[in-house]
Amino acid sequence: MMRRDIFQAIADPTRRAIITLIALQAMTPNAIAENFNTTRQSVSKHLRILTECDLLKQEQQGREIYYSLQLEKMKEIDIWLQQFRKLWETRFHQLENVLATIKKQKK
Amino acid sequence: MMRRDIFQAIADPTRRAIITLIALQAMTPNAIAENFNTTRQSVSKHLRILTECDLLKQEQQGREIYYSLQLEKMKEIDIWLQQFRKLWETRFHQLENVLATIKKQKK
DNA sequence: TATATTTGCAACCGAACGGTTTCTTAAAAC
DNA sequence: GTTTTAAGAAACCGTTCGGTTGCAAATATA
Repeated sequence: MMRRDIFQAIADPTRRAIITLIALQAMTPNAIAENFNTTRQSVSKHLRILTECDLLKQEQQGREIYYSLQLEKMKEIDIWLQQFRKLWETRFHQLENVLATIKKQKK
Repeated sequence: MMRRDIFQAIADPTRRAIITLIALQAMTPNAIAENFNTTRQSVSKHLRILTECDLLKQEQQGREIYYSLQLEKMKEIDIWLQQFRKLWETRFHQLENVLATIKKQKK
């Protein structure tokens, strides 16, 4: 079994598009595949990869399978970004201070 | 020339580690490589990939080259996440409302 | 029951990836 | 001026990736 990682999963543009597509409502593989210029089997592979790293959840309904996004898992990316968000906010406030100082000096 | 993409760039764990490592201060390839169990040349390749998609900036100083993180570029990931952040905040507020309703009924 | 539909799996293919080794260039130190 | 150091480039290797084709299983429809 392949080692799956959320960052590796979102590296592919088709997979990112799938994530966005099903973010609002669950969809079947066939319905999803209709949105892309590729084969159903290729989309099926992407769905497998996304499911393997818990980004997608399957729900069987007769012979159809509905795939939906596991929003919770998306937060993992957000958590990783947190460290940098702190930095760019700090930098933003430093800029604010510089601007405030300049304004004061002009008075 | 290879097509470079920020999402593909952060897919590799070593590259993510490099990003975190130089987030606070610029570093030379040799200094960066000391932190990993791999060759200097391999790190050099990662630096090239990260630089190609504008995540890193080079600054020559004599025969040394300092690499630093382009925080602005990291925001692109944040922007993509925005659409999902909206969704999970909405879901959180819905849960809040449910809890509030339950609390009211208990009175 | 026979046929059609939905889906996943296996095998294969060319391209890209991550790594190592070797070599070159350029600056610094002696 | 010779040697050491910093760094990137090129060639190569095994593995993984994304895609296609063909097939099998299970459910729905006639």
